[in-house]
Amino acid sequence: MELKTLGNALNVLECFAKERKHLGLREIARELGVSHTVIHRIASTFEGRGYLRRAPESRKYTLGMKLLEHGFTLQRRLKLTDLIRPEMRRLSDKTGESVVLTWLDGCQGVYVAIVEGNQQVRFTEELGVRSPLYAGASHKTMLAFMPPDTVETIISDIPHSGPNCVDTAKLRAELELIRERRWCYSSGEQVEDAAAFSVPIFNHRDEIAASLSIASPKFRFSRDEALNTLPLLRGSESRINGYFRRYHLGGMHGGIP
Amino acid sequence: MELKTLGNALNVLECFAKERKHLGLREIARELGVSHTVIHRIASTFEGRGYLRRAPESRKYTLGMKLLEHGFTLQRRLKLTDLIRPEMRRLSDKTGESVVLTWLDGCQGVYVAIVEGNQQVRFTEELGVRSPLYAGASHKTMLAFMPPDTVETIISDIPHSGPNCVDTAKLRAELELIRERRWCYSSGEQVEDAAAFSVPIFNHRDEIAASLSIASPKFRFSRDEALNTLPLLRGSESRINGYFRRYHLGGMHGGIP
DNA sequence: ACCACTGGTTCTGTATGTGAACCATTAAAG
DNA sequence: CTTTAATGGTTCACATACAGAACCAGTGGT
Repeated sequence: MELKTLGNALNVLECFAKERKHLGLREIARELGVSHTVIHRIASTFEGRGYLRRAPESRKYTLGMKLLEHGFTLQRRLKLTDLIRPEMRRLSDKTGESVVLTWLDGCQGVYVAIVEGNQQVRFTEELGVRSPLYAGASHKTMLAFMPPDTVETIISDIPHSGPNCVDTAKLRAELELIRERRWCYSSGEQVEDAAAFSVPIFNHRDEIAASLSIASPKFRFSRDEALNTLPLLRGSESRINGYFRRYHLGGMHGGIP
Repeated sequence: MELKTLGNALNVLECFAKERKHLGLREIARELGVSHTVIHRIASTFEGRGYLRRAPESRKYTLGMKLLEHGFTLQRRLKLTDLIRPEMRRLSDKTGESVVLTWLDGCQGVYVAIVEGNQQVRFTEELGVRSPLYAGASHKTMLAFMPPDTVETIISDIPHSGPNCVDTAKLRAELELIRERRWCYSSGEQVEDAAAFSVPIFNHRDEIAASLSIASPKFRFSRDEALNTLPLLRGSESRINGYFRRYHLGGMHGGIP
């Protein structure tokens, strides 16, 4: 981090990223361990620019509209709204299940678009959520196609014990299979009751850029049921891949932070 | 503006809000009239935090995923994804036209959600766009229900001549009509070839908070055709109004900046 | 080889942001 | 009703952390 002031400011912004809607000045200050005066100046600068706003009565701060604006320009730039989401909707309509696009960012996966299925019970997930690459079909699909040395670095960072413990030998074998088949099925891995079926999306330089998944409650999405959707999924995959190539989307895994 | 550094940083961020995707260090510096060193520090801080990223080859900067994340948390908080957008989709499916939700922010209107109709030729608009309140059905509908003195301030700020010139007497009369009928129809006002039909949305304190509109190419959306959709529109209006009341959404016009 | 760019770094003076102590409100607690 | 402990907001002297000129290194074009 280079600029302390800006760093502080971004910390303030990220305080609101969790589930708490409204935060008081001193509340933030306590959390970040700095003087409340600092927060006051940051908050009022943000407020003046529309990045934060105050709740009318409680006088507490909350996220401002300006951030929506930035989010939208980014979505537009990623061709989410006009090309990719419509294609995802078509796939969802044909399969009846939720369709998810997961983007590779650094060495994490981010859910950037979800089109929910029409069934009463369906898979749903919060957009913008980031998680490591070694669990879940959508994430492993991307991991499998990353450069070998990057994969090694990521695998070596996996905790060897505890709740998130992963058998690395098994994982390596699985990644090999994914590379062969160009798809990955997983059940109850990221989300206990869900199953997902994913294919990789590449950018114009043939680097892994994202993954496209069908996600469903696992009771109606066995491995065989998933495989039945493969032709439909491949169709959407190739069209979305086309968009990635044409508009030079994706390709940002780069270095390990 | 209180903090100079943060102000500069936000200026940098907003350089990318326009249509230019990639910007070089000195390019930004020239535009903002500051030393390129300043931009360098800001940009690398942003990059380290995921707010900006570099294009792999050109080494230029572009918006980073972190902004998507903030945008999504905001959308979630505004109940856009889970409640409002589905309701808009139902209305769009029934009418075949595009449906727009415009949010009141300060003394401007912001398009925060659009569900496009299924017709070949249909109204479309960029999300996140801000514009003043005195033109277009969606915006005038909100203006009409703002506190009288605020309305006066806004009207007195309208340019009296030039391309955006507005007849204020006529506008005042129109606002009175909107208050009576609780709807507004306009044709070719904001967008030359489009017509829109809007109703107001209020928050839990009965302050104006947003407007819900049906928007269409004007050749198939005369005033009479618009009025035919009123019952459907009213239905969605009351449900969305319910969400605003229940979740305490909206209500931020507050003072004139 | 040159020039005109680019992004990145270093360094010093001072502008700028910091934080203790301050006030004005509010709301709950005695 | 007073007391207490919160809150957001303000002031001001001090030193830190930022600004900007001059610098380097790399690149692409002529």
